[in-house]
Order: sequence, then C-alpha cells, then structure tokens
Amino acid sequence: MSNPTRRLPDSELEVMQAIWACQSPVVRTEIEEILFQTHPMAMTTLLTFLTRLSEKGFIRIEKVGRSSRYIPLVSQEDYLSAQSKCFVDKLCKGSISTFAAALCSSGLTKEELAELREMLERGTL
Amino acid sequence: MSNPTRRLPDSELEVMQAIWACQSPVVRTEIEEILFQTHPMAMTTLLTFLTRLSEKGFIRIEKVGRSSRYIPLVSQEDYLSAQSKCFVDKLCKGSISTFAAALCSSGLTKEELAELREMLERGTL
DNA sequence: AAGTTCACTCTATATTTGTAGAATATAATT
DNA sequence: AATTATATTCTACAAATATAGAGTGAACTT
Repeated sequence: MSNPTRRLPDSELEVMQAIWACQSPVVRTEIEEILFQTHPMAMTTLLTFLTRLSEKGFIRIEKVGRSSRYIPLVSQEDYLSAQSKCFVDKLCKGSISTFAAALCSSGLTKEELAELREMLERGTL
Repeated sequence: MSNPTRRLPDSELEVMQAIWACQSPVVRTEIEEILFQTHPMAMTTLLTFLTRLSEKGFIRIEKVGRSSRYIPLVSQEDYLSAQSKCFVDKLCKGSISTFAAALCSSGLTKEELAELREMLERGTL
C-alpha cells in the first residue's frame, strides 16, 4: 500500500514538490514561502495537505515541541520514475511509438526534444 | 473550456480509450466488450461515464431511435500530446533533464529507451 | 393492445480532493 | 499567573469521481 506509483492529487503534489525543493527536514514556514509564489493557500489548508501526505506514506511528521518537521519518505526521483512508467503503461498502453509520437507533437521545442534524445543516450549507456 | 489539456479521471479515460480503439461512431455494446477485458462495470456506470465525457466535450452523443452513437471530439493524439506536455511542465517543472532522468530509471527496458530515442530522432527531422 | 425487453436518463451514495474556520495545546510575554 | 501568540489538529463543506439502482420511454413479441 502507498507505493510511490500512487498518483498524488494536484495540490498535494505541489506541496510535495515544495518539500522536495528544500533540505530535509523542512518546517512549515519554508514550504509556505515556496508555495506562496505559485499557489497561495490558507495555513490550515497546507497543514491538511501535510497530514494527508503523511497518511499516504509520502512524508513523515516529526514533532519538536509545538512545531513539526516534515521529512519526505518518497524521493522526487522515485516518484517521477514511477509516474513516467505509469504514463507509458496507462496512457500509451505500453506503446513506445505512441509515447514518442505524443512527445513529438507535444509542443516541446526541437531543441528540447534534441536535448531529451541526448540525455536518453547518455542515461542508457 | 474543456480543451484537450484537461486530464480525465482514470475511469473516464479508460472509456475514452475504448472509444479511440474503435471505428467512429461507436455503439455502447462495442465499448462494453472492450472494457469487459480490463475493467468490467455495470452498464449504467458506463453510460454515466459517457454522459460525463460528452459534458466535458470529449465526445458527441448522436441518438438514433432508442440507441446512441458515440463520436470522439478529442483525438487520442491530441490528448496524449497535451498530457505529455503537461507531464514535463507540471511534474518535471519544465526540466527536460529531470524528465530524461525519470525515464531512464522508470523501469523501461534498454531496448524500449533505445526505441524511444530513435523515434524521437525520426519524429523531429 | 398488453407484456417484455432494451437503451438510456435520473437519482443516489461513498470516497476523494480542495479549501479553510473552530478548537486545542503549547510557548512566550507581561 | 493571566494573556497573547503560534502551531497543529478537528471539523466542515462543496465539488469531483466511481459506482450503480430506479425510472422512463420506445421497440419488439405474442
């Protein structure tokens, strides 16, 4: 249960991304500052998301006195790898050619696609 | 409103994929047969999803007497392209290197990654 | 024409997601 | 010690999602 494959809802993912962007452990205020840029929300809303993330096994909440520290239990790398696989499997029905075609007409620039190709080359050597 | 970027919930996507797998227009029974393999559901459940898909502008429902024909308004290609872009933008924060790294450790085989590279090459020429 | 079947629409419910105020507990201040 | 500030947890609620039974109307049978 709650393997990294599980897709997080948009808002929880944004919170998770803010956590990943920081040094672990993180305190609420740090997360708040990061989210303020892109997705401001009431403090209690953020705390709700943090609770849900911990229920789903994505983070651990460590309390220190009145305050809490938030520690990721799923790395961004693991999450993105799982989601990539899931994208190919579920959306593209496992078809690499379908996936490639989607990427080619996705609106990514030629440069970005070239970069992707090169990095795939390096990564698979 | 309801551009192809909008991500469909899992079940609606499965129905949409069944529709894409057929010649348009499709009748309910065809969709039912396809879904029976992977995700059996009550007939009324399927009909609910079809209604929701039409409300979201993904299909058009054309009635012929007692029965209906379902016509896709969003192509699989357009949907997948939009979702691919969305994946890179939202999940990878627009970073191609993050995306490439995710793919490399996604569990796709070396062969699949090589195939992807090659198809990207052809597709971008 | 009455009964049965078929296909769809309406209604309904549990769960998940997005959001945040109320309540509570603890720490700091006066 | 009483007051105030602070951080978290509880409670709440609307919207979306997954699911399907009840109701309705048209077509087919007999």
